Amino acid sequence: MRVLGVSVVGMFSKIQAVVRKIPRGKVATYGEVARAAGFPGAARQVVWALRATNGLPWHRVLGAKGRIRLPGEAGLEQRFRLRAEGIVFRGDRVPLETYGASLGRAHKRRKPGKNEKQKRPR
DNA sequence: CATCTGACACTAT
DNA sequence: TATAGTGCCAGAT
Repeated sequence: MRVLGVSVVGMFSKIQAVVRKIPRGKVATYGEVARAAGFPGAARQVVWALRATNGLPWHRVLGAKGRIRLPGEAGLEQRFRLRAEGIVFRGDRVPLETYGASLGRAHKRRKPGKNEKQKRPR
């Protein structure tokens, strides 16, 4: 996957760009970042990007509902960093309604899982 | 090419 | 609210 060469680009750089524009004191979820980057449903790739890249405000990225998905001490550290930016936790989660960064979502739509019942037209 | 893995999301129960 | 099952995508083996 080259570095500075080719590849690696595409998804990752966009994801990185989105993460970078999360303002201090605000947060976003993996899914939101993925959507904003133009890859709905690629929340996992957001994780990849965060792990593979240095210098990103990784602590501002949370799981759905604003819950920290990082296990162990890393999770505590994330919580600590967020708190240092003025973010107040409500129990084990962050109220996204208050701290959710407004990332302009790219227009794309994710295919519904078959688990999801599609409401059919009547 | 087949399988597995991951700091996930979403729906149904 | 918690748990279980499924979908997603890219990379590693």
